[in-house]
Amino acid sequence: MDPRTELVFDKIAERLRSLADPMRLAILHLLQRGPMRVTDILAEVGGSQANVSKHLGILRQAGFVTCRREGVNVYYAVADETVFTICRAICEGIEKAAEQEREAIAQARALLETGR
Amino acid sequence: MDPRTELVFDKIAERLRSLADPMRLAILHLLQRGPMRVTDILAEVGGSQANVSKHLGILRQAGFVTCRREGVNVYYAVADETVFTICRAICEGIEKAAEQEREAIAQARALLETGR
DNA sequence: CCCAAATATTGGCAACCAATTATATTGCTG
DNA sequence: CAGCAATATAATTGGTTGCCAATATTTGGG
Repeated sequence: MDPRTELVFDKIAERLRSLADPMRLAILHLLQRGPMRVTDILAEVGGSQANVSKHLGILRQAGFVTCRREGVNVYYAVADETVFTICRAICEGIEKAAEQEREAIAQARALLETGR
Repeated sequence: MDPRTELVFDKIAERLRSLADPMRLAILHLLQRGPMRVTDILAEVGGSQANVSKHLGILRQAGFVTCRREGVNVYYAVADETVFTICRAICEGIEKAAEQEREAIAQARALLETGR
């Protein structure tokens, strides 16, 4: 495969990995309402301070959020709205998968009924 | 946090993880052209047969692809077009991030020039 | 029925990731 | 500048993931 193409896949995968964590998704969801201090994020998502800070660091390094210091507080904000596009697409996918599963179950049941 | 919301984030994260691998992305990219046999996928993406098979299994389990047997061959096909929406969004994000970085570098350089 | 080709599965190992605990940094206030 | 509150950064550890090698399964052909 073209090595440049391979690099692109590496980058996409890296970005997806930065996103693929429930707590990080929760944080992004929170920040959708507007910038927040770490303390407040912490209060909402729960977990240890160190952990939340680390997740914020990962999101920041990936460029999904930015932060700005105001005195003793640090405010985080969404820097890349495309994450929400991604989440919507994923959710669509989940809904489709659920529907397919429902259909499969219905078929299986029909099969059982027939065989009675 | 609402436990139901938490479950949603778990599901999204799980799905993202299934997607967050260069080889799996390469496979999906290949399959965009149409259904393919495992052997042909193998020839294009490289790597061991076992590895490709495992990645295909992960994609299948996540519902991103389906497979159908035809004699001795198994054809895989994209089952969920939303993955491409996701990839496009991610790519947009990468482009934005790159541009921001370029700007930051330009600013830093300007600062250095000024200080001469 | 046995062989060969296509595909899947398993076991082991190294790399990576996430959570925790402890420690460091930063900025305000008295 | 001492001390506190907010945040970030190690260091450790248990669990997960990816890769490889070997083995098993499935299917068509002789």
